Amino acid sequence: MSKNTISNSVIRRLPRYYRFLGELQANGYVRISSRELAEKMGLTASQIRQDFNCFGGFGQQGYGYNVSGLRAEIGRILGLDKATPMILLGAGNLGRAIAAHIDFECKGFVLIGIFDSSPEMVGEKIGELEILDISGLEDFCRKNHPVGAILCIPKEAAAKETDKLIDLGIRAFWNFTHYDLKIDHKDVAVENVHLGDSLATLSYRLNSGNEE
Amino acid sequence: MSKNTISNSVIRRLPRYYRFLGELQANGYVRISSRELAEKMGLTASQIRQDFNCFGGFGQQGYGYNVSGLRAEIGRILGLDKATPMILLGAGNLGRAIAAHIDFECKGFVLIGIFDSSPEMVGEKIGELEILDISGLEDFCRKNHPVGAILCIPKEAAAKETDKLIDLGIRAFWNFTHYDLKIDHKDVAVENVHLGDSLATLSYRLNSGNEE
DNA sequence: TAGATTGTTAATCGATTAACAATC
DNA sequence: TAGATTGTTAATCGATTAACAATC
Repeated sequence: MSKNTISNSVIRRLPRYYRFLGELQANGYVRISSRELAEKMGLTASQIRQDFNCFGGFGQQGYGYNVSGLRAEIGRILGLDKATPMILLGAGNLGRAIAAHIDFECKGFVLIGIFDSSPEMVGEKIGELEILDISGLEDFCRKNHPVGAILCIPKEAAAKETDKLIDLGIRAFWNFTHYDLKIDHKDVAVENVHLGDSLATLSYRLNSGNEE
Repeated sequence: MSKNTISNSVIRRLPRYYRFLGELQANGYVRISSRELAEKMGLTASQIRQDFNCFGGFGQQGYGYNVSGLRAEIGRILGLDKATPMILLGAGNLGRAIAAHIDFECKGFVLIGIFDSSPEMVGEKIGELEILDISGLEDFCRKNHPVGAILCIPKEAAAKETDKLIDLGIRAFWNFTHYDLKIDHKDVAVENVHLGDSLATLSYRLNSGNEE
């Protein structure tokens, strides 16, 4: 469908475009040129045009880009026009934070189930959802067909669950475990989020970034 | 100090090396060759050697790298051998999750203060620390000299606080606001964490990654 | 029409990979 | 010493930037 393959660098920039276009739209912008957008985002106009043209021409010569139209296109490319059903494994602080985040700030996803293995949490409510015991995971998946799983559980548990989850139809993992999740199914997507790594790079820049 | 400037790609890989070396060490590895490490990490041996040589030779010809020695070097490069004092702004779920994360999984940092503006939270304890009212921020900073600030507050609050925080000596921001924090002080480091962007790229790969 | 700005091709730059001499 | 593996230079690859013709 898309022209050949899109490079990872481009894919990583798409959500940022989406965000900025959303803000522009909220501020009443109707059109914007690549030059102006570049300035706001700290990119070059060339790069922006190259990026958008990976997916076909969204602009109009002499005019620029229609803000809401372009935003909608990028949303569609990212798959944010769907409501992908997700389950959350692990209802600790991080899990709860992520759950709230999804509800308020992430278009394109619906959290449909929350699981934890600790008995004292089971039955508790997070937003609209009741925390379920992990033992009910299989039944739940067979009935409700979640597509994505958010892993906010310890590494060992994650390693144990992933194969089963794939069998149950999960095709995307959002992994907050601080270990890299390696999955060899070619049609299963994994996004590893390493908060510790992120903080470590900040530490690097804090300590050595300004020595020169 | 460091040889010229280190490219961003290299810096982003350092924490991952650090993590893998930690696991190797835990598994009893004493030495490892670039070839073997490459295999485990899904990189090339060439890249690994290039990366390490940005900082000087840590290996030994014919032998490879000493796991614990190399790990210590990388930790030092990242500044994880220090105990950088941090404050947390915003004690919602995400803030609490991050606070726990730092205590348990992030070497090199100590959380010394937690602030929130909502009166019902003030006084509550998170781990060893009591949540303080945001109005006490200035006094606290003058007394305790935190170096980094973790922003788990709404965008507007973040925009309002950053200048003051810089004046108070903050030199690193770990920003969880879903807006890009732009700071023009050249000696202030910023790491923007965009969970929504991360999820959106997962969505892209889920939806279009496997069409070809 | 004239001006603006895209879409796209060509040039540059930087990062990754390959190769190999140095050396433990 | 012979074998292994680094450190480092050279070659390749990919991504970014520049340029400009197409066109709204």
